[in-house]
Amino acid sequence: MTDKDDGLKLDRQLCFAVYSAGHAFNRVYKPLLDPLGLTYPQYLVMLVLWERDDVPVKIIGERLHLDSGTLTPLLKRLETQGLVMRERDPGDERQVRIRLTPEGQALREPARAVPAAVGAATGFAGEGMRELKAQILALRDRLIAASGDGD
Amino acid sequence: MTDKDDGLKLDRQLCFAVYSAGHAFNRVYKPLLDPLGLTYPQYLVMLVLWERDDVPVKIIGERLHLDSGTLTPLLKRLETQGLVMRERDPGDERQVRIRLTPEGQALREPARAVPAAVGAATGFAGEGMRELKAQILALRDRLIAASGDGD
DNA sequence: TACAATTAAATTGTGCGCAATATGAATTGT
DNA sequence: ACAATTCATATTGCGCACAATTTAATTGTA
Repeated sequence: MTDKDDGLKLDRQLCFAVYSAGHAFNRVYKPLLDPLGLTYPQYLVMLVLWERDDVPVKIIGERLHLDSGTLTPLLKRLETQGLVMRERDPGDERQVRIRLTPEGQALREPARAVPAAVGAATGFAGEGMRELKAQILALRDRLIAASGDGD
Repeated sequence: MTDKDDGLKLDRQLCFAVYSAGHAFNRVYKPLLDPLGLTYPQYLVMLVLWERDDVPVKIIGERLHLDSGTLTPLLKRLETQGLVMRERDPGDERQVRIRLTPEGQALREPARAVPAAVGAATGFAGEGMRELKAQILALRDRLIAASGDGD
């Protein structure tokens, strides 16, 4: 049992496929997002806010599976750039509500070109892509369920 | 064209599926790798070394799609932990060759249990998983080709 | 009302991940 | 032979990502 098939081969790992695909996505996004002044995680936060504005940090974290340790500094950077405002909710002072500034709203227009450009890079097979996405999300949810069980 | 279908919906993004699946994998791996004293990227490096020992940093970087800015400090940490040795290649002083210590080789045994544990968490459908992995790798390679073209 | 438990953010510390740059060694061209 | 180029690695700086802890506000309950 020296090796060969103990499952420790890199090429066998589904996780590595996902891991390296994530990096590859980042490289495709970078030149598209740089002109907008956004990193990829910042872009995801903006997607959430463009769908629904004026939400607490908690909600953003739930949508993106990120915690306050990641979001607090990220949102402060977006605030520094003038894209969002951070204000305590008067009705519940524990919450910080995130709202788009006019600049943040306006950024949506140039951002519209991004998904098509990425789609072109993925060689989007339209229907096949939807199916692949669904399978990856199903995988993710099984992983979350499995790690959640351990708690 | 207020919104709805300009492609900026989070749920439409294949990239987000991959991004969040990557995080979910990390959460599953963490409790499995913690007892081994490895992070997930360190585990990937060890997978490479368990397949072929005594390789230059460059080769590890090519297999994992990582550069020296990531690998140099990571490998120093593995060296500090006594798992690898880093030595300049006498034949080509530019290269640093990475070799497993006896401890690094020995770590392979307890690591054998990891893939099966992760497989259980993914609800591995065996053949279906292989197919999904292949699709994700194909996607990744298209993305790499697309971002490489821009250079 | 008091007071424990819960909740939302923020903070601290560690480890990636990558761009940009630096350093020194090997290779190439003339 | 030697200058120019290329190459492998290291360094610096910034931005995630997350565990662990802290702070402050709210809720639940006796």
